[in-house]
Amino acid sequence: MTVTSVHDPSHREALWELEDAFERGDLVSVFGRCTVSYEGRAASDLGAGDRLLVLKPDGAALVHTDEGRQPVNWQPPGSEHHAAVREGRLRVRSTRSNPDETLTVRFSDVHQLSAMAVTGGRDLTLHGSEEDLRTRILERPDLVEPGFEPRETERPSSAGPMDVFGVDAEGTPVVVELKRRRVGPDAVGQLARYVRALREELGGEEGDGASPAVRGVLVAPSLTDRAAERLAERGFDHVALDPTPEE
Amino acid sequence: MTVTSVHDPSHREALWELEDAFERGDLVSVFGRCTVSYEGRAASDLGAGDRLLVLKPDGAALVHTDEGRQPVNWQPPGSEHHAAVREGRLRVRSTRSNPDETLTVRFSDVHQLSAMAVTGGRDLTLHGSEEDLRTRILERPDLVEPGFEPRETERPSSAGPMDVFGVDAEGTPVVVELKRRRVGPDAVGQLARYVRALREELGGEEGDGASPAVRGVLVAPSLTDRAAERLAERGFDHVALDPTPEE
DNA sequence: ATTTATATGTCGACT
DNA sequence: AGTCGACGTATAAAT
Repeated sequence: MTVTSVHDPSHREALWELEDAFERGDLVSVFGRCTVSYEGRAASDLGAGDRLLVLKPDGAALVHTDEGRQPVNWQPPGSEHHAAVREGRLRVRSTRSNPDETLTVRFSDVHQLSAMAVTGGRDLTLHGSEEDLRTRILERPDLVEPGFEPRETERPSSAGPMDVFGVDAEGTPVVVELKRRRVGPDAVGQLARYVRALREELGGEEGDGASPAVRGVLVAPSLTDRAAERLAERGFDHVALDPTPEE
Repeated sequence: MTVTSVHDPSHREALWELEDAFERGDLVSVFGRCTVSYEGRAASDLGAGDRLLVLKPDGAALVHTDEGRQPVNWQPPGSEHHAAVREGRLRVRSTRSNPDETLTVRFSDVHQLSAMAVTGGRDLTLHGSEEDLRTRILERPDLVEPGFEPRETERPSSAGPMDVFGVDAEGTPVVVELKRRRVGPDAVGQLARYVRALREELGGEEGDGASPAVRGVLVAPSLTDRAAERLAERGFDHVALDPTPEE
């Protein structure tokens, strides 16, 4: 049997089950009425209500209400779970250091507690990421523009590694910045840093008006208005491209 | 009774419980062995393994493994849950539009299914946020510097609303950007945009070297090295301040 | 609906 | 341990 489960346990029964589950390294879920308090990077308090508490063997803790993708309170992996009965009620506390943080869940009622031994199956394969966009461009450089030749990926510079470095049909160096989705002005700033770094590296004195020709190309499905303005100011180009080919 | 719970149900029993739970608007958790596939903004596939599926009445769906704060797959609130038995196995599908996204969880075994009617208790009070930092500064402007006078919060500009606008002891306009924690270079860029916008608004032509005096102050607990460099380049100041007073 | 800034963001990679 | 950039980021506020 890989799952243990108790319905409407006493607080002491719940404590035993929890301690056993921690011992076994189980993934735990607790339904019940509780208050939650957190103190660490910030601090918060949550009044009594029905919630779902999830405790993972890697130390992660999640408190979920009936709404939202995000837990209302949580503790990151690497924390330590402790269960106790205080003043007749089940108290679950998850703590970590660096930074010091404590999450405390106090149950007035435990409705359901389940624990499952979890095995394997963490092999997620994700498609449509920035990685895919790069692959696509390396396979078909003409998608950037006719005559474009990629020379290097993750090319180092004083401003950090640039996504793709290459030359255009005229032999002019081109810095390509990849974004998997619609981008704002920050992406233009990032591209500008790489271009500036490369111009300096290639020998131009900054601001002498004769800096070496280096082009900047932003590859992204689309731009916000402000991003388009900034791109134009800098004299960079935009190539509309998705990480995955259209169906 | 607010909680229903079944242990090792048949796929058909699980289906009935799920449909009832959707009908009642319950918060649902399902332990079991399953495969997961997602298609939408990106696409992913996850092989067979033991996982926890959480289904919320607001449409959110979460697939959790034994590791990590984040679900390995999910669907945002506003999605629609559907359960069915296909080829003798429980299939839960969560779909939404704009963008079109589908999450499909196929169970080979359902170990435990629980559903709880959830009531209220969503009144989280959070402390230590940027909001707190602003409050703190408005109450004690001298924390920024002696003689500083806040004039406006969320003051509009062409670059968006600035956190705090005021004047220093000399009467020079000051733009204050607030960050609740250690900041990188992006925050300096944000502050620079506000300062530039304000200089233009106050009548200086950009780049004429005689733009009106406007100071920029970044209030944050600390800075990264690169952020400090950029701050110095721009001639802005840093004030070390936490959102909450030290104990 | 789109854009913008925040988040106890989380997470991975690299120094 | 600290820094940096990506994320199917999520989320809320404003336009």
